[in-house]
Amino acid sequence: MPAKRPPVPLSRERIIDAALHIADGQGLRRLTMRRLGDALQVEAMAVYHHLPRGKEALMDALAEHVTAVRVDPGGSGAAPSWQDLARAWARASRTALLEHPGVLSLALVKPPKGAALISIGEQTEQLREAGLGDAAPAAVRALRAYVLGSVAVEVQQSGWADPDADVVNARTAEGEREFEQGLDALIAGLGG
Amino acid sequence: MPAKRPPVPLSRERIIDAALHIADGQGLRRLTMRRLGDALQVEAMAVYHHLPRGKEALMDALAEHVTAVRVDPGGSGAAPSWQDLARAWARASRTALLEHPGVLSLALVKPPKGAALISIGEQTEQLREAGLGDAAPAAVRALRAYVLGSVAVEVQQSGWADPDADVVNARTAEGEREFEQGLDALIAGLGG
DNA sequence: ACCTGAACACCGTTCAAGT
DNA sequence: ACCTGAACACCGTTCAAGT
Repeated sequence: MPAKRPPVPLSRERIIDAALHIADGQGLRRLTMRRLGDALQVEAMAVYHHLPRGKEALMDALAEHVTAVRVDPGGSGAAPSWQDLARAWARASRTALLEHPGVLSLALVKPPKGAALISIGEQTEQLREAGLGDAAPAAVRALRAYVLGSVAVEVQQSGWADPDADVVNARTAEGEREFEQGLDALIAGLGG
Repeated sequence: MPAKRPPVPLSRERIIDAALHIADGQGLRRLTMRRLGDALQVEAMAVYHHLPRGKEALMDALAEHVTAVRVDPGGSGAAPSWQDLARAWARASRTALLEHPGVLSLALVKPPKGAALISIGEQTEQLREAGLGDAAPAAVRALRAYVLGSVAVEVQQSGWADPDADVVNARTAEGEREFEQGLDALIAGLGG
């Protein structure tokens, strides 16, 4: 028996991973500094050394984590149309959000900051250069609204936040179909 | 000086009103049973008599309050088109949600129950009878997603949930323009 | 620099008791 | 039937102290 495995040092990244795991598994209301400390084999107060603003900072970081997304516009080959780019951003955002339903309510309500804000800026710039021009900011807002709304409805229907969770439904198949369908309609509408 | 004004008896309705006031004014995280009691001139524990499941029931009731909406299909005169009905439902839902940004995160994530569920049923039935037929349920989901997403983005941009709330922006004018525009596009898409 | 332990003010909820 | 008061387990955060 090794007497002491040298404890993996705490880090912002490990903290956020553990927090996501708790929130997804037990709900945001049960994500507590003390429980977070337990999961990391550490006293709750150790977290404050890596997130100085405490729980407020943690919540911000979680929202950022599921909202910051990156899409590669594809350097080689033909430049993609703005329609293709819009589709790629919408899909990437949706999957990122669906991966962590436990913190969805944060992402839906908190104003984007840091990496999330940069992500939106990149998206706007790509769409602008791909042909949308000055219509890009409004298009990004419309796409964001569509993605956020779709994911909200999907998660509601999955019964995720239900205290009497009979079945946490896995009907993501139909959800994706409807998502793609609505996305087509929205992109078509953005063209007019 | 009247020695005792006979205290207005507590009621579910008064509790919910006070809770909305606190949530909108100070944020959901500061809505606490004790503060709620204070606002109602009562001990916190009195609330449990009217909401037996305590804070859980309170949260459910708040979500229900901003999600349950009623639209009169207009008995006299010509029957409205499903397009007009869809517009009316979307507008009514949006205003109900924007009225209480403090509990928006609940409405976005909690599966609809009680009055909220009935509201969705009515909307589906009206759209079905107005000509959408079996396409009504999917249309209602699309409309709900659009409304929820739009309001989420609007509230984010208003800086409502921002701890460093420089200005709680009142740019609802532009928000409404964009909302109506996207709504037109969506309804057009539902027709195809 | 990084983590601990004790402490403080506050929270949700119970339960017996008052009227 | 409706509300209170005391109590319990738990929470976020501080601060001085350890290494």
